[in-house]
Amino acid sequence: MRTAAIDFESYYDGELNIKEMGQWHYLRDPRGEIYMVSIVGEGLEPYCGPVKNAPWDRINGWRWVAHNYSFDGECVAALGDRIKARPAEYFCTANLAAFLGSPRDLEGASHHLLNKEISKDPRKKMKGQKWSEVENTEFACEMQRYALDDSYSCLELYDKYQDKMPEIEKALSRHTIQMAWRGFAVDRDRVDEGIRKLGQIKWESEQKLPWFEDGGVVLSVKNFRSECVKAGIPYPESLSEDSEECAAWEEKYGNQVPWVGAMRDWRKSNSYLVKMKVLRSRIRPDGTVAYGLKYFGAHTGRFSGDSRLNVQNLPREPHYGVDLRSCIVPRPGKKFIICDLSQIEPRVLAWLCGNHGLLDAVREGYAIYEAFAITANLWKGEKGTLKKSNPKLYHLAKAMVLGLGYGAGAKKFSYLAKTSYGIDMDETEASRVVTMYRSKNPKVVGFWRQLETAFRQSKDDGVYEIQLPSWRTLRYRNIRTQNIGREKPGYTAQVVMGAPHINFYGGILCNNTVQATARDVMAECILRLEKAGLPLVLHVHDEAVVEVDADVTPKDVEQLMSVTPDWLEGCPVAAEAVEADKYVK
DNA sequence: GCTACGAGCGCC
DNA sequence: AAAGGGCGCTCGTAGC
Repeated sequence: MRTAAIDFESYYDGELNIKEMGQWHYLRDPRGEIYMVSIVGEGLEPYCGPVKNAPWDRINGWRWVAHNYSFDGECVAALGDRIKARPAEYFCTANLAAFLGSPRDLEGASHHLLNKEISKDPRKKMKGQKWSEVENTEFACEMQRYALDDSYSCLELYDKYQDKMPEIEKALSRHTIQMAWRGFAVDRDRVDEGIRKLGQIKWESEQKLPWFEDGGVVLSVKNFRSECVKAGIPYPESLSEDSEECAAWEEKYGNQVPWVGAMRDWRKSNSYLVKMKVLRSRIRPDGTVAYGLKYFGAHTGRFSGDSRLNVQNLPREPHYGVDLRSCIVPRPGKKFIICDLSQIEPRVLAWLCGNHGLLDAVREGYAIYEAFAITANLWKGEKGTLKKSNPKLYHLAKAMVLGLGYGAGAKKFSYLAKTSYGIDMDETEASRVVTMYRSKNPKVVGFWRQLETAFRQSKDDGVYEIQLPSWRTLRYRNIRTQNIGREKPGYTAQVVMGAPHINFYGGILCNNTVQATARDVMAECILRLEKAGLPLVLHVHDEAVVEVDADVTPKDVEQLMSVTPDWLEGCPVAAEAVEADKYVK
């Protein structure tokens, strides 16, 4: 199959742009225009000019490649009949770049992967300018050269590196683009109701802040502090929810001056409100919303949210009487089945460390936290009874399994135990628990040490690679000892080419390995579900939401997800599904 | 006016 | 020697 690189250029300004409007609405706004397309390909006369004169007939049925195909593919869709050609398949070189550990953007990818400098200046200069304003000028020629150059770089990335991307990753890249285009249906009434309620909370919070009346900025720490000084009371350093100092301050002064609570309510209600407004503004005529999702957004390979509507961090619980998740609903005649991989990370950690005892107990039917309690000699009992018989121990075991596997110390653990698992524990107590965990899990500790030792051997700007059990490798580049953000030097590396250095040690390397492996388990699940004809509307790390006909059951989905990959032989993989007429936690 | 960064907080 | 990790978004502020 022959390959062409395509790159559309479109008008944008401060209001009319993708980030504000989302791709779909941006490309269909009557104020906008797609004024140029550049196309290059082997044996093809390079083209750069208006869409209507492009050699579409020549590249019909070819493979079309673009840097951020989600955008260029949506251009093709938005232009509809005006392009009388379609690709046989498509490929995104931005996703390829991310997979390779390069920056995603074309400038960074060209620099690191092609050793070629390109400039985005011409495009920036086009901000706020219509093509008709610059046509027939010197700058227009520059812009054309720029657009053509982008297509050349894109094609070069494809030619040089596409074979470095395994088929499964290519499929995931395409799937991510497709799924986000498809989007989900939205319950508009619920959105409107939510916007009304949240607006009310926001307004009420404002009324509680004396500096708001004078036109002061609500969340300004400066304003807050000077108001405290005026009132003759001290102020806490941090206003955060989990600051003990702040909690104590609120206990003492909160009734007298309800400012901290009001600021917090304002911040939260406003952020949910913005989210809801974005959601509403992105509803398409058919009642569905497309969203952005970055394939390989994290260096571990996890997907990440994008363009103001991040579907991966919607609040689990209703706040202020508003449930954001429930605004996402199945299309008419369909239902959702929401399925989670059961404790995938701790299971993968146990597998990687060779903790067979723990995995055997899980396979026998113990919950992993029970299994941990058994193997640590903390408990003996029947399957599934720990939570009821000793809830305190159950929660502690859970906190230990989820909190201590990656090297957390006493301070962090006491914080995690309190904020995530409702266990009140001082640092001395936490320190004992940490020591106990490490002594009873020599394999985990050994795994940290092994990774750290190998990592450190690559210092002096070397590269350290962790071969995952799957088809992937984690790469840490330019390993050095230096101090960033601390007094003493630590071992640092880059996880994205040219990006800032990050501190690494055994616990983090272990975490990265586990997270990446769990991602690959999920990756196979995603493609397996689609292959079985169950389309996903979204996925969040270890959770998939499929939109299906009435005859599909949660058990069907569980079965498709509960598959141990060949390369993870011996690790029990399980899943739990529920069906719903809306997105629920 | 734009960009960068920290605080704070949402998720897994 | 000791160190949980991975993200994105909003707002406010500082610096260019």
